[in-house]
Amino acid sequence: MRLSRGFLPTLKEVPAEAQIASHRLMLRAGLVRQTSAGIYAWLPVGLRVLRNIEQIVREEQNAIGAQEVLMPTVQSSELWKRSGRYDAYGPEMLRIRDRQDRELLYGPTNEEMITDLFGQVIKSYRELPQALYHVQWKFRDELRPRFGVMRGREFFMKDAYSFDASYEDAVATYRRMMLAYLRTFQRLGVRAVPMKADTGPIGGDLSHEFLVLAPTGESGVFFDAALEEQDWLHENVDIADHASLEVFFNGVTRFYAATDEMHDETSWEDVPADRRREGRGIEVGHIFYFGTKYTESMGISVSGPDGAQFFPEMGSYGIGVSRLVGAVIEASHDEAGIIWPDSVAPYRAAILSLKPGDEAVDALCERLYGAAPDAFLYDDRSERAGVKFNDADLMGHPWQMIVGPRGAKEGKVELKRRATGERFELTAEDALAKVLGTDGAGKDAA
RNA sequence: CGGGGCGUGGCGCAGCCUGGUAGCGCGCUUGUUUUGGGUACAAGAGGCCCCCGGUUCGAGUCCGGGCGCCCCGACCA
Repeated sequence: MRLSRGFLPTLKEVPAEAQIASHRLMLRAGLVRQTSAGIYAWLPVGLRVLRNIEQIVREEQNAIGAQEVLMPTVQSSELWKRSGRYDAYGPEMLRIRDRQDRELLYGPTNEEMITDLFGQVIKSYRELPQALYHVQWKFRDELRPRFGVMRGREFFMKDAYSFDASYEDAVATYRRMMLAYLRTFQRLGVRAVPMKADTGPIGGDLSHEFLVLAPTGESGVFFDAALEEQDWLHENVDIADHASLEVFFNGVTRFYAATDEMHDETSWEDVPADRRREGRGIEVGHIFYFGTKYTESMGISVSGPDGAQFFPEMGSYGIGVSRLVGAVIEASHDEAGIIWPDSVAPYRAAILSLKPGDEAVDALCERLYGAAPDAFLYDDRSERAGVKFNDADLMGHPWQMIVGPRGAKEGKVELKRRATGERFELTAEDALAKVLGTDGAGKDAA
């Protein structure tokens, strides 16, 4: 993208409503604009980040055999009356009436819908297990939206739902999902620690939430350092084998990890002092097993090997995709702006033309830009160098390719790594190879 | 939902108490200048002062009602 043509409103001054770093930076870097309380329009750069995160989430869901569907945002109240949640859900649910006065709602979650869909299609234990997910907009009418996209009313979320024939199978599914989550967050360049969670009103007894470590997190967290040191991408787990999954799962859960609500001082004392990590975290994912709660309440059963009907065991698994955009920024920024992990960055690099109009500079910039126009944001504006440096730091591109008149004469580019501030003086070819060579997977994990 | 605050050019704000025909900084436009970390000068454009009603000769300012947004708390992917 040529910046001179981009719909990319960077701000020098911070809008008054933004309180925390990620919100401020998202507005300043031109990622989003608020349209109502807790409702945001995603501008081109913000959308690229959102899509990058979504894609990594999708790949890891697919990798454990979950199948993608896309369910609607608007749902009929009928489904929710069947499960009994229409009355139970409360004012968080946005209720709508259509012109025929039918009761509709903007979905806050999709357990009912997926269970109904499942029931329409799956009739026999032979067709189990099934794991379905979608990535879709949701709406919860929060009393008090805040923190930008981190606590919006409308949000983009991956939610997966699993159906198994037995408790044992459901547990295996749960463990597979935990592995997928650990890998997903690692690829996103953030550290997310799984913590035992309260199963709450939904019930069930297997539940973990994943918290990204960031000083502005809403919950206090206590965990064993071992949990932030593992390389889940290279952890050897056979996801088809229950025993292998169990080894993996025990390997994760044997370490202490709890949010302040679940914190237990006595167990905490058992963690060696030098391995105790205390901080704050932002919840970005939640997995739980809840058994037959919905299959039973909605009357969805399948036939078993003995010919008798039974209720499949379910779990559900969410990742807050839009929230993650904010969470990644919370976990990765400095005074100057965002520091995108390679894997989610909207552009791999900014090309900073320090002297548009200079023949050598223009030629070199065009050559770089032409090599991968979709990967680069080419700052071709006739602005001062300082403006461009500041905007590039603010937007947080992993690399800056700085082209000035001095270097351009010799075909040299100055490469700056945003995260570390390292600078390299390279030929155009070497610079391109270095910048385009970083595919990001896991490389930025802190 | 309880408590607090705010709505004035695109953004950040002053003006309101003590009514008299709207101002500052940034941004934007044009020209000159500058050219490796938000350049300087000059000339411009841009405002239903959130909305409705009331008081008044006169309302951004006072009064009533509404809407919107933010902050603290309770609640949450």
